[in-house]
Amino acid sequence: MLRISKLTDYGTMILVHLAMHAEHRCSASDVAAGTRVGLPTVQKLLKLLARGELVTSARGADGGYILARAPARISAADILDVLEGPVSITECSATDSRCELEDGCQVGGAWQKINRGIRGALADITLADLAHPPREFPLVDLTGRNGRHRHRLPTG
Amino acid sequence: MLRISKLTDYGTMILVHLAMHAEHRCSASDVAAGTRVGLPTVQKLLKLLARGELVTSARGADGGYILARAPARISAADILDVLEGPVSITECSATDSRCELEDGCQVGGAWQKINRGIRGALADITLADLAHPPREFPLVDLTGRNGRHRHRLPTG
DNA sequence: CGATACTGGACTAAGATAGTCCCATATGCA
DNA sequence: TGCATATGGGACTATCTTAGTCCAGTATCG
Repeated sequence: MLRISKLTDYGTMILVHLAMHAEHRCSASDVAAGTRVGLPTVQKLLKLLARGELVTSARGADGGYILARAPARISAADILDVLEGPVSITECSATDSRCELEDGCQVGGAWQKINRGIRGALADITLADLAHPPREFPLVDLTGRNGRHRHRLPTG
Repeated sequence: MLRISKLTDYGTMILVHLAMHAEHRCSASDVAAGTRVGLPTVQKLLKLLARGELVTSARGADGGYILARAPARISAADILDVLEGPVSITECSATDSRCELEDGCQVGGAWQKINRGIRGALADITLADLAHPPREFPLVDLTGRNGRHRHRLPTG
């Protein structure tokens, strides 16, 4: 359920690698060696991450990639947006709330709302969290019957 | 991001339809007419839902399908489990925590933990919620720094 | 017996995903 | 200037998944 693609997973590994070597630029080869992901795949992903402005690149000899901002300021939602696009949890909710099955669609965008809830939660998880995941991410309330969301402070 | 398949979306519509006609069995044709999803697709989905024990079936003339239990006791996670299988958010986390890239995989199952958090949240959303989604599902805290999860009461 | 309706599974077309490769361009250094 | 190092952009292919259809079998009701 709720799959993310392998490429997004690899992309996260790549970002974590960059976060752990933030003192200098890393070439695609460096990253491939460090993550054991295939070089062509790493190259492809770094291009995407650069275009998505999660990393900055320098061309030429001694070029390479470096995080565009601090790990605490890159969220899981950012990563998903860049590597999977702003695709929604359901197809019809990707465009707007009216699908062609609308008349029979009693669900009325419930999945959409769930999607927004999950997105919000993912926006609060940063690359810094992903780099050292120290604790279990607890079960959370998505029903709206209990506590409300509070925005988290950077780092942790 | 975090897509669920069209079939799962349809499946939810089908379950909502059954929830709204709980007083009698519905044939696949009834459901198809009510939801405007193609009949063969509805048939396929109802078979899956029956196998997943979310609906019970009766064969023969005047047969059909009916919810296996009250809407408040069927969760979004149940639906995903039946229609998409227990697939995890990442591929390697589907089997166990050790992927073949393990040495380079600093992520260390963070996505897995996020996945479990989301699953827990989805386990708290019931078909009854999906059938009448009255409010926005609020943004939630998945970081574990703030409030903790409380199990919700049936219905609402 | 015959109409209704589920069961199981095969099958196909279309699309998404993962991975590879090539050529152009930019930079650092001798 | 010339060359090695690196990224940028994009094409391309094999494979898998998804969505949707269809059919032969079985059970039930009247």
